[in-house]
Amino acid sequence: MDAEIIAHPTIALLQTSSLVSVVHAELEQMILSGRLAPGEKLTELTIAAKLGISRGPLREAFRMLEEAGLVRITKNRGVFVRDIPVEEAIEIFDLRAAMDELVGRKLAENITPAQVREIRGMVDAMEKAVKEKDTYHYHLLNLKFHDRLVELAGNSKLSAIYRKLIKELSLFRRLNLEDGWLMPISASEHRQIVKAIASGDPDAAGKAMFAHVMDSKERTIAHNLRRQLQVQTEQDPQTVKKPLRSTQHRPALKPDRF
Amino acid sequence: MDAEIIAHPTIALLQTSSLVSVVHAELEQMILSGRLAPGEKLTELTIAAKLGISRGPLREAFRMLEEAGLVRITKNRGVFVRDIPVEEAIEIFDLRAAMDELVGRKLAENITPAQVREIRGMVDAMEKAVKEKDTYHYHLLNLKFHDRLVELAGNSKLSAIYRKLIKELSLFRRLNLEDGWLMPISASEHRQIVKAIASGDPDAAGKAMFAHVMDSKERTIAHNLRRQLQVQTEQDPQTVKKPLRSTQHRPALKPDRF
DNA sequence: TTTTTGTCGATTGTAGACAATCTGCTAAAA
DNA sequence: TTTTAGCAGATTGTCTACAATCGACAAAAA
Repeated sequence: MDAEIIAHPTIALLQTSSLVSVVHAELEQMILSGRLAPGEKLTELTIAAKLGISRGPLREAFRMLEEAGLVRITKNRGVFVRDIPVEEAIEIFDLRAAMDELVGRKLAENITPAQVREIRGMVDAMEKAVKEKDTYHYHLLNLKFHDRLVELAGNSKLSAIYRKLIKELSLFRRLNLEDGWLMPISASEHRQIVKAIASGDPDAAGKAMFAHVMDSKERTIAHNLRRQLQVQTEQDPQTVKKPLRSTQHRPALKPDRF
Repeated sequence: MDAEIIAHPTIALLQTSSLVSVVHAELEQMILSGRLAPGEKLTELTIAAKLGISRGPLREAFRMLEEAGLVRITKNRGVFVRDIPVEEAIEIFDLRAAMDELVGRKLAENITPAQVREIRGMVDAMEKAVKEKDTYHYHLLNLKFHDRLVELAGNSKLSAIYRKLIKELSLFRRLNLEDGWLMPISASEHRQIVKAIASGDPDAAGKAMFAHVMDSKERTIAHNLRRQLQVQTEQDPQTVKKPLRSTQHRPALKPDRF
């Protein structure tokens, strides 16, 4: 007799989630939210004690995070939250632009009226956030908007890669939403994207998506360099807590290829 | 006094490679080469003993392979070499096609004469392999050719993702080179790709790349389904060594989106 | 002073041990 | 005969212990 399987959240959780998976998720959250900052050392014993577990599962979680590009492991030296160099951020933006262009094209061809309504609703919500100067909420909606667009393109592998890139990108100088941003510009671009997609014009939709990401790239990089300079000017030796010698190599800025 | 650092291979190896990294590389090779077949169970104790290590580092390597999509870990049940379902293979091909189209466009715009000579040389080598019916060598050259093209596009993040996809794809029914293949067709397409790139026409190069991957997709999928049927016909219960109940869910084939 | 060498504490790398869980078999019950 | 219950062996999940390595400070030598 086939017993009917009733989904019981607690039991299902116990069956699927090991310490490793829970710790992995927890650390990822802490990293993405910035509670663990780029460059920060993650000492095994300390974190294990804090989470109330042993080092074994923690190390396994570290390996997963390493493979995902969120931490960097150096033999005999430890685990560090990864700090994305500018050049890598640029590459990610360029890649995202290409992916989003593709997404725009596909959506213009295949999107349904219901889906158009859905994403239009998201843009409405974002404009509301702009009016209320709710930066945080806007930030979340923005992530959700782009994520949903990629998802609607219908290639789950693409979605997975896209999400991974977004996560890594969030490690690029955690200042994305640290200060009032250029929400209005971004918001109007979103409106335009939806319009192009709804009109069913692949070229227009692709271009709108591509331009939006590239603009976002320019804004972020410029904003970042500005802050960088600021810090360098302010920074008398005492300002910085620990020397934390920069362990990541940074070659010269490459031209805007790709 | 800054002592000059002399690269000593053995020491450098010891400094950078832990058991985990070595085991990870070793297992990856075994999986990609097919010595560990899709669906195969990887028992910790057995493998640890075979490699002469303890379970700790092995488990860490498993976690890395899981994140890379090469194995599947089920709690309390173990580690299995991943078996890529047809739908996923299709998605990967579609994604690759889009990426390669982009690569083709970029290369047509930016490639140098020396680089053209280089890839033309690779095509020459492939045609030679075709004449000699050297399937294995052709296979390797083919991988190298596409890898190099992506690399020349100049976005290392793109290259990394591309390589990851290729690895995963190799888990799709390990029959890619199990039997004499359609080398000649593939080879002439390569010739055409190089020609389009060298001519500096982005549209043509992009189309050539896209078409090549999509053709490759059709060939692989069709070939696969044919084999699948064959097996189903031949397969009286005794033919299969172990029951190995199919642990991976396979929904119906999705339409050719993307 | 400046450089080098030695030592100590902290942290990571690896191994082994024990507990929890699963799978398959056997025997009892329907 | 079919189903259920219970047990035994195998395997995985987690923890603890020990070995290897690193980083920093202090003492000795230049």
